[in-house]
Amino acid sequence: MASKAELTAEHIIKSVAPIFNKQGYSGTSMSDLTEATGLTKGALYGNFKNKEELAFLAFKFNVDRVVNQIKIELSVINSPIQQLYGLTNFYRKYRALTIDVGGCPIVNIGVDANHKNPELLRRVQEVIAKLQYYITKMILLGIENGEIKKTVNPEKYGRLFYTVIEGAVFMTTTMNDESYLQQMMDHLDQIIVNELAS
Amino acid sequence: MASKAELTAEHIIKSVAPIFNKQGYSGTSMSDLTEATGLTKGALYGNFKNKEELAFLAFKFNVDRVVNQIKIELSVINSPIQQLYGLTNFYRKYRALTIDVGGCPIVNIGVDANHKNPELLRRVQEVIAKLQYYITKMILLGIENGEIKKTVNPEKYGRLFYTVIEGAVFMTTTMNDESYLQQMMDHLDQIIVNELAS
DNA sequence: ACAAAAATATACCGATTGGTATAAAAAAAA
DNA sequence: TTTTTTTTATACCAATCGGTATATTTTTGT
Repeated sequence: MASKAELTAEHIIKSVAPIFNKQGYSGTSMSDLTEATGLTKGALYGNFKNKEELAFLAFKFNVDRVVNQIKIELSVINSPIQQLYGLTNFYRKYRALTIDVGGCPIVNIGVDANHKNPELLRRVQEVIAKLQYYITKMILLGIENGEIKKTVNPEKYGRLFYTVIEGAVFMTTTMNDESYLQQMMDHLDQIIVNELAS
Repeated sequence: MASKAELTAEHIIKSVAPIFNKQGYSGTSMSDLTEATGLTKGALYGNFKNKEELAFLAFKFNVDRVVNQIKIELSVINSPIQQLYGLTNFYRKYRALTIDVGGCPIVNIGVDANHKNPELLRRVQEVIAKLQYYITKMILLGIENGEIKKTVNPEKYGRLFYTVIEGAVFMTTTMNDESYLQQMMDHLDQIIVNELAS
């Protein structure tokens, strides 16, 4: 069974993750974290090296949560082109999924880490690259099984899709208006129909 | 002529603007600002109420700089549809225009102010609404003078354009890769050709 | 050039920052 | 159950935080 220490470490990261996501690294103090966890600094520093490690693991936690949910929802879909629709459907619900934890970790930490934390920024870049490639691969598989036109450039549309998604996420969060996400996912669905589907 | 005080106030805001834009509100200390301006805290607090006012005016300065440049470039174009192309051309050069001052103030402060500074967030929302309406109006004028199809929904495409732009700005900045902006502006040009132009 | 006013520098304030040493408490091993 | 180890709480550290009172300097109006 999991040791007591492992459980507290999990508890800490879970409690701390939304704080870093909302307030950023500089905007989060160790006292914010002791308050959120109900523990003292002794416990925090006993389980983790420093504030930076906590922020790093908090980002990982927030991202894993979102990415796992994508994978769960898409894993039950066989057809690549239907997976693309599954992706837009996922992001239609993205605000509901992330609002409690302070919004999209990729947008939040991408902006927060830029100019301040190169290591964390690199991690954000890796996550983005992976997600973009995930979309690219769907398109590639769709071409291979004949659902998507051979003339389609998978890399180009992978970038297009992910960029539109991030724009919609930013706009919905910043404007506090769900409809950006809804409308832009409709737009991506249209692209699937008009430009991708064979 | 401008008084000494007015010149110093300008100097302060100009020096301080990139710092807030890069590091955010919490990530910026008054010592960062004295260092950037070459002045002391006495001078800063003699000219401005507090750190918050400085951040607010810094955002305004950064936004005005960008928005004025858009207006300058588009003011020499008469045709609405050509203005749309002018807009995509403007954003093709957006990274070069903003990299020295720490990137796009709308994306940076939009994320930074969310969950932390409601007043500043409201100001960001106002700027976004204004820019989006600016695009919407171009499309509207294009419909009126026959350049754009009557069936086009100006509001819908105004939102689409601005959302795609913000997504491209975020991706280019976060991935440190110009090509996102270039490719997405190509995509918008295609939309103008295929969906807007009559 | 001089006096009045405005602007800037210096020195300081209490509060909070991230982090640590150590003692107390709790869990694990015996 | 006792001992050992691990984990958490307390108390503290120097440094820095945003902000202010006041002295000094600089600008402005005469």
